[in-house]
Amino acid sequence: MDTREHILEVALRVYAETGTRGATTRRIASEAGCNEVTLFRHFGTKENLLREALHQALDRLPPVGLPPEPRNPAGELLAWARHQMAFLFRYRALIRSSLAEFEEYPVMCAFVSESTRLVANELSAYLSRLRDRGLIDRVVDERSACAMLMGSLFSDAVNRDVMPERYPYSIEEAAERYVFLFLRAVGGRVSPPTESR
Amino acid sequence: MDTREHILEVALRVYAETGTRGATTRRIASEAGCNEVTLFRHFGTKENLLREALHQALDRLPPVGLPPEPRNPAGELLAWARHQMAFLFRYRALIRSSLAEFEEYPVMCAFVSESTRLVANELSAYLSRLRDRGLIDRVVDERSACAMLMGSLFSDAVNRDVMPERYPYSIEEAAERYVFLFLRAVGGRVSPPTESR
DNA sequence: ACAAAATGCAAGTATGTACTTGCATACGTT
DNA sequence: AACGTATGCAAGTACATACTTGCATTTTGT
Repeated sequence: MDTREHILEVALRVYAETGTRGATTRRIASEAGCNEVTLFRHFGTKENLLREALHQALDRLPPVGLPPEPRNPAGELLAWARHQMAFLFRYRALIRSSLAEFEEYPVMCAFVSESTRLVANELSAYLSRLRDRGLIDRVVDERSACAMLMGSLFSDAVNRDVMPERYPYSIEEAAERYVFLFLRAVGGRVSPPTESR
Repeated sequence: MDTREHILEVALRVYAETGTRGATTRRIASEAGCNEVTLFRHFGTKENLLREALHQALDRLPPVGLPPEPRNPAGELLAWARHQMAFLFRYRALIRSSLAEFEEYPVMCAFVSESTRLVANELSAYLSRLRDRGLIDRVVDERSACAMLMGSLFSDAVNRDVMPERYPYSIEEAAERYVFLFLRAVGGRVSPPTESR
């Protein structure tokens, strides 16, 4: 019975590598070590198979993890950023493939846009709490601040393997540095990143 | 003679919309209003045609425009960011398609990685100048600061049409806000963005 | 041990793709 | 008026793709 699960896993990986057009039923079957016919018996059409694979991935998103009551903004944001960075980096190929198909198969972007929406909403809410408690400055618009932090992580995760020379630090270190800069930007109190380890 | 130019333009657009696999010779010819055979007579192979189209786009990159001698960091960075943002947004579909093909056709990323490298180097050098003149703090690492500002612009330009509700401000305004936050992060002196217009 | 369900295998259909060939037609140059 | 060059058009080749069908084989549940 776990043929089905296995096929979904492989389909997701192949889709991440090659996109909808490149993820041929032949290739998915071959990499899953099963017969091409099995795919159609399980999922009917290729489109359906890919949709289910993405849907499953969406259902298994890890929780975000920003606390409802902020106690240690720097520490909490750092933990969040590390977690988020690891997630983005793990799914970087899938993210790239999905985004590229925005014009042709906008539904394939659901994975990216849905997960981003969830994360962005939670971060925004957390920033509001920080602001309400006077832990960050009021001058800054929390929407663009949120976009900036998430954009830094996103851009790093997506571009890192394409142009590695631009990112001579690890993804953990990257999360630290972006959070450090972010906290300075929003006026949060923070110690330099070397002390935070 | 400008059939050739016209084909290159169309090919670049179709490639941006659909990627290498989706950019079929039939479709390019049809959208260019010429016969499919003409493509092959001009460029030999489809691969060659797409390569030339990307190469031509690379050759026509606009100059960056950060001054060698900084006089007004906030203003100069803002002008730069607006320009950069417009460029990224204009080519967002091409960027998405190129990046998605990193695993399969890494050479197609040349457009993105080359142009990014150029811009990043120039911005890095400018930040060094600012630091040398004491216009920004020394605590911050200029590499990650550069990555953060460019990442904010990149992420906005690439994700804006995919999830428009996250970006309820124009791209010009976006550039302002990111630069405003960036200057606060690196410790540059700056007035709030509403006054900069 | 037996039946039902899941899988493999071989072959086939209809369509799409990159690319080629041969010939006819238009165009600008001299 | 003659000629080379660029293009269109029709047809064809060789292969890949999504998907189907019929039958043999394995796996699984009871």
